[in-house]
Amino acid sequence: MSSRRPLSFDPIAEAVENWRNAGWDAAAPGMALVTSVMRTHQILLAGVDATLAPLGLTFARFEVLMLLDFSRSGRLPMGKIGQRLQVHPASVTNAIDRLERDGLVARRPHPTDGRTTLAAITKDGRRLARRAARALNSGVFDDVGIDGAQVDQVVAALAQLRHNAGDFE
Amino acid sequence: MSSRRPLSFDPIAEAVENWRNAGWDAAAPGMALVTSVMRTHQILLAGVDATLAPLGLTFARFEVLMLLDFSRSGRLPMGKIGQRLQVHPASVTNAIDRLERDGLVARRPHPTDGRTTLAAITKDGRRLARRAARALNSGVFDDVGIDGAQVDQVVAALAQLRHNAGDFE
DNA sequence: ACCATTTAGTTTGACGTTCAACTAAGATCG
DNA sequence: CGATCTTAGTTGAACGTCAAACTAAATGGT
Repeated sequence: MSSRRPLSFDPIAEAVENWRNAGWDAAAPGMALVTSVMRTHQILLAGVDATLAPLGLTFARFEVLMLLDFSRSGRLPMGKIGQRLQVHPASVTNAIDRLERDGLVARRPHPTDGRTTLAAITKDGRRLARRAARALNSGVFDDVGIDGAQVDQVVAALAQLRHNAGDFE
Repeated sequence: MSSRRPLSFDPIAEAVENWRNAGWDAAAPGMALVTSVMRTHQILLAGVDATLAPLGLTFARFEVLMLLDFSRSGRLPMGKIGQRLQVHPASVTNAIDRLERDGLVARRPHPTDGRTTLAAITKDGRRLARRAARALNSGVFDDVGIDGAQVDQVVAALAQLRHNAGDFE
């Protein structure tokens, strides 16, 4: 964002007001939830990416790097990465392209299946992953702007939403 | 997304596990919150955009259209739109470009300030805004996947997060 | 064995978002 | 009045995301 002096009111509360005035009372809470999540996503992503930028990473690439770092062998098929991070195959291709360009990951052929490509984290990749995780922990995750009880409530509620959306189990 | 059979476990719960095993207990809840919001954003946006696609709209453009529809005069300066929706000026330019291309909005010169451009919603724009709002209400907002009490909790917690991030007041 | 189907990745194109650089016009002040 | 901010929008480049089309390789049924 750029020219951001804060608003004098909560724009989402205003939208709820508008929704109720239009007679859409039943939909107002859902609208508020969707809008809140959209805006919170924007805020958190901005913070995360700002922390990661000095390291030459983005959150999307960081997630791939950590996934590979945590995997025992340090290498996973592209498709597996997409499933775990729940993103489109094209997004995985994009992320791996950039990570490979920076020498943090290398593409390897699968030993038995000629269709699949393995993404393998490099030494540099592991080093940067650890540094990035520490930066993110202290810069963002350690204090996310609301107290622990609320954090847990939100995480639990969103887990249920994700579950109902067919994300897992 | 494309090849989506559900995972057999919650990938975010797994990530929390990994974080704790790495000794990053203090950061684990924050990491879970950020990741949950990212993924929920993805799910909700996909649902919203799928509902809006038959109408030729996206959520970004829908928000602009509703903002103009709710404004009494039906027209607002570009900058005002960006402030209210909390997006970058370039995003407003982009959205208005597409809305104007489709005849839903028209750019007007400001009567006294030669720098500012007003975006004015058209008759077609108002018609489509109403149709889109109804579609979204019944298709997404009326049932967002978690019960009303949880919705309110999440909205309240995220309002506090947004407030602490300097979004408003 | 062979042809049809499925699966894995990549490529291309459309959208949205941001930042940086740039143009134009209003506001300030000596 | 003129030189210098400051503000409003636009443009172009970089990223990320997805869908659709396409290639290549494995599977399966007859």
